Amino acid sequence: MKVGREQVEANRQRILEVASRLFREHGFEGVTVAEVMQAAGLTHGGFYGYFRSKDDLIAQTLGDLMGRGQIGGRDLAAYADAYLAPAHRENRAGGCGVAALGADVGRGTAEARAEMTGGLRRQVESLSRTASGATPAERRRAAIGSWSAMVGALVLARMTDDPALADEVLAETRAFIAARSAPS
Amino acid sequence: MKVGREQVEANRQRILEVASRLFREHGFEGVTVAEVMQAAGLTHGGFYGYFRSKDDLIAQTLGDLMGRGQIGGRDLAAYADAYLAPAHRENRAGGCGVAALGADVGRGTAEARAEMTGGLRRQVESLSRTASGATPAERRRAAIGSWSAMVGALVLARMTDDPALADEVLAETRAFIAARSAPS
DNA sequence: TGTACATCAGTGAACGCGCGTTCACTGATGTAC
DNA sequence: TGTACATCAGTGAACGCGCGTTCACTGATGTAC
Repeated sequence: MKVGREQVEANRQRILEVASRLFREHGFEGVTVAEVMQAAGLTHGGFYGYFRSKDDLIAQTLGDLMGRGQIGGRDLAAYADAYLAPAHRENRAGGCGVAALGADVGRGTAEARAEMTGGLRRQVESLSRTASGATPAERRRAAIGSWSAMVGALVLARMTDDPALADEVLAETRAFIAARSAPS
Repeated sequence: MKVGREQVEANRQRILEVASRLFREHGFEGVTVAEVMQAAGLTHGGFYGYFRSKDDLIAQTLGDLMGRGQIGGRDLAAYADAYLAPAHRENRAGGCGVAALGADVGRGTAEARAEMTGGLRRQVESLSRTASGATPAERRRAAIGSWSAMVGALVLARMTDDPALADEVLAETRAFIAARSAPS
């Protein structure tokens, strides 16, 4: 049955939203097109009215996910504290798309990599604004190094089956970043 | 046809070796059992004489891969230089298993996560030996923070479709790790 | 404003392919005598 | 040492299932008059 125009746009947004959460939780290959559509309250046949293929959904989901900046006014230290909290380790579906999917995107389509590259550029520029350092180059370096450490720590913490070790990785990386952000 | 005892052990080692390279390059789900066996010079039917399942192969491959330490006598700074070299970014198949597969293992079986946890413990202990710091706790902190930054930088560099940005991430993360924390 | 019709979002069965896994069979190995 | 036989690593066809994708159809929406 046909459906109204604003309903179509709402459906499209809901598909992207649920796909984003499912992909972050289970990975691209751990989620089927039918599961995405069911989670959006639709049947799988309608999928191809919205997207050309599953790869197209992946690319558009990443664009949507990377489009909305994460930092939201916090400075680098406050952002790192939130990013490296145990709550983030446990919240895959609502957490950082780079830590959850970055390695898989590296093996993915050109479109997916392009979306993530744009997101990386914006993230580095955002973090550079409040990173510590006397010159723009120093602040950019602190932003890049801190972002690498955040992403890596979350990957390591989620990989581990020992919660104590996982939380140690998060806490020590947080301190490591803070130590390098002290005024020189 | 039956085959000699040492041939069986050699085949087992070759399966683990080629699986390790294929998994790092294409991910667990991007490699089939038949591809692994073909790369090892065997046919797919013989697979189950060596492993109980594909998941069993994954766990054993990770055990084999994490078992051999990566650092090999270098100090933390020298190891970071090699780890964050562009050559490592391009060499997925022969490179670090954590950066290539860590996020996927986080969603994987208990066996796979246990193997990676053991590898993480050994890596942190190894790096702690040559990390800078006045106390063991400070050295361990430097080891964990540096390792997080290395893994994250490699994930980010490989995710990006812009080689200049990728190499910037590697070089700046290298400098970030090398930077001495300000005296407090 | 009301009515007739064309459009098209959504449905669900079906297709085709690839994958992990199984299995009957083969023939070289290793052993018992 | 040589021979007969049992073992079992490896083969390749086959199975069954799940997945991405297609398609004929339905019926509510939006539009032309």
